[in-house]
Amino acid sequence: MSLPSATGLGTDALAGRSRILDIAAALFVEQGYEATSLRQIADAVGMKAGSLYYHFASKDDLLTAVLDIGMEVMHTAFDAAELATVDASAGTRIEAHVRAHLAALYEHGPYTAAHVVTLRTAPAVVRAAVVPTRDAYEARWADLLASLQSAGDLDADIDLHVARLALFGAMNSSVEWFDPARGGLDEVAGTIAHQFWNGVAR
Amino acid sequence: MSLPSATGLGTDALAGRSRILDIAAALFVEQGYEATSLRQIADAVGMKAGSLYYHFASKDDLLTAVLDIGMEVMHTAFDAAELATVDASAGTRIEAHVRAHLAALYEHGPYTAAHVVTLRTAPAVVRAAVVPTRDAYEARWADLLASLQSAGDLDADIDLHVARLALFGAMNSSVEWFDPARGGLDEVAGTIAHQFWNGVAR
DNA sequence: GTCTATACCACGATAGAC
DNA sequence: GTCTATCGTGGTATAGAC
Repeated sequence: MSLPSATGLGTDALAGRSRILDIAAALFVEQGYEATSLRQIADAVGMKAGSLYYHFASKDDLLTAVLDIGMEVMHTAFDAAELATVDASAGTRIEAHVRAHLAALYEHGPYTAAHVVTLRTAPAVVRAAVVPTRDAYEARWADLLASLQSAGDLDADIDLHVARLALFGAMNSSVEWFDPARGGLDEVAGTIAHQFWNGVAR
Repeated sequence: MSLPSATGLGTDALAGRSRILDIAAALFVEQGYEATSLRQIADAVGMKAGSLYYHFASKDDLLTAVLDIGMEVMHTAFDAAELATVDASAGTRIEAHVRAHLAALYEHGPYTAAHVVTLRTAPAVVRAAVVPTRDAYEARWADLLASLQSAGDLDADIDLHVARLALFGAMNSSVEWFDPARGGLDEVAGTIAHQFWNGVAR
């Protein structure tokens, strides 16, 4: 199972629809969905605004396509982390999943980052299309943490719901301060995972 | 030093400028800045769009005013937490500050939440006006953590920059999932503080 | 599959009456 | 301090030529 075509290299790299998606996702992340106009996207792609409608039925539809790809990337990353750590210790599994989540945010284009940044205030139609997949992803994390807790590896007194959302907040907030171009993703992942698992107290 | 007039009860509650600020802040949080129109704000306030310009020079100016109030609330909350825990243990101080930050997010209207939600993609003029105050607030946290680290209360191996940003991410993300109307702020603050300080491992 | 041209609308903002 | 009325701009979206 390969990555969505928009993020991979097709018959010729960055052509047509894929190229539009790449650029739109990047602009949505930078400026937000509402603040990004179709004219601006078309400009960056190198075409006229009207031509976008050959590929997408509406601006909302374009955002939905971007977010769908983002969610597919997240699920794929989770799969891989799960497979790679079937027999590992609880701490190792957590670290692998944190690393996978962060890698998904940055290593397959701005699709997943767009998800983090735009979903909350996205138009209702878009939310309705994307939220179920998002919930499924969150449920996988919830299950992971619950299994660690019932195995006795995770503090029994912890409110798993809040703990998970706080971890998500920590990881996802990195889109505001982490610059993938400057590198250091591994260190960030290590710090966040360690902090979540062991805390910062001496 | 009292809270900004917009959040307190003036000579008559929720009048004029304060009322506009309250409602605008709430709509900005719900829908985002760009997606919220002046007509919509005016509607909710009970006046016509043009009348808003008696109180604010522009939409950007209105957002700036909202965010300024939000930052003032944050600084005030930090002051109070600092005063209340001068001689306390490191863990207690952290918990007090986490609690204060979260309380600031929810107990003085949507001003601070608006900050979290809109600042990143706000127009350049707005950012230029607000970012310095935001940076000052972040610097106070950085100083707090650095002092705990040099006192030996906080793990010397931790990257304080990433740790602080991850904590901010955890706290601020609560605007996406915590409903102040349903209560439970204290528990959430406790969980996030505990998690930051001690981790979730058993 | 991309173009030009344009319809139609909502936006932020202004002017002047009251 | 709020109203009505309106201006100019830029937005999404459509139609039809190429």
